[in-house]
Amino acid sequence: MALKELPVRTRGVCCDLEVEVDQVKVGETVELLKALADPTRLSMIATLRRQAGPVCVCDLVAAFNLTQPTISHHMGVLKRAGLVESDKRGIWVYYRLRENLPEGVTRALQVLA
Amino acid sequence: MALKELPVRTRGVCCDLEVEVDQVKVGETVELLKALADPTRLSMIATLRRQAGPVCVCDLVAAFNLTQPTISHHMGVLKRAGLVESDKRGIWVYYRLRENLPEGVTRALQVLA
DNA sequence: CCAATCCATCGATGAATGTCAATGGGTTGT
DNA sequence: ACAACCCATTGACATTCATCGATGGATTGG
Repeated sequence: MALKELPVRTRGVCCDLEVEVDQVKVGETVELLKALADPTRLSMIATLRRQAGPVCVCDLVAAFNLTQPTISHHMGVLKRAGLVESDKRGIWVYYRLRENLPEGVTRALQVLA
Repeated sequence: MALKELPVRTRGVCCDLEVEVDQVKVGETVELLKALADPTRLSMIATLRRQAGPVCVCDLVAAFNLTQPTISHHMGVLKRAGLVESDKRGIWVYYRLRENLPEGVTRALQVLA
């Protein structure tokens, strides 16, 4: 039984557990996770990954059932998180997945097939 | 120049981009990401990983500068996301990291050292 | 048995966020 | 030049969420 391995404690006494975690890295990682932790944005990332090429904003607006400002908002979030890059070509703006993404990101995207 | 590779478009015409992404998997992944996308919870997970053993709730309350209900809330979120398990021993509840976590999760945790 | 300890749940509150309509700047075919 | 098109930004609104205080159940030392 795993229960036997649990330590015996004294009431009112907590062991001095220390949180030895780099809060700067935690903050950076959380920003990345928050950018991905939205159904629309995760689908966008998965779509960009699948396309393997630049995708126009107007196409995203057509593909997702959302208004153009909302799409722009989401792409802005992904861009600020360093997940995508964009190029402007005339009146069109093309987004693409950034290369050399953190391994945890690409690993998570593989799950989405 | 990468710009030359951008496709030429016609105004008012969007290519029919399809979002061929499994929305069920997207939902599941988003739930996992949302559970991790919080500084406190991510630090908790990193702490549990570092401890490599069961950690009592009262210790977490002492370590993090948060009230006991807030700690309980966060652990509940992590538990519902399938990231941690808990055992009750007398009046104490011990949490531990679940084994066989998704590879993307462990990979992301390695970054936190 | 009783009081103290540990923990989860509930209700409330302030902050963050996803969404849309409206607006404006930039670009280009006509 | 002008109108049409594409896109980002702004403001507003509803929802979600992190946090806390209060409460109650469960357990156990005295």
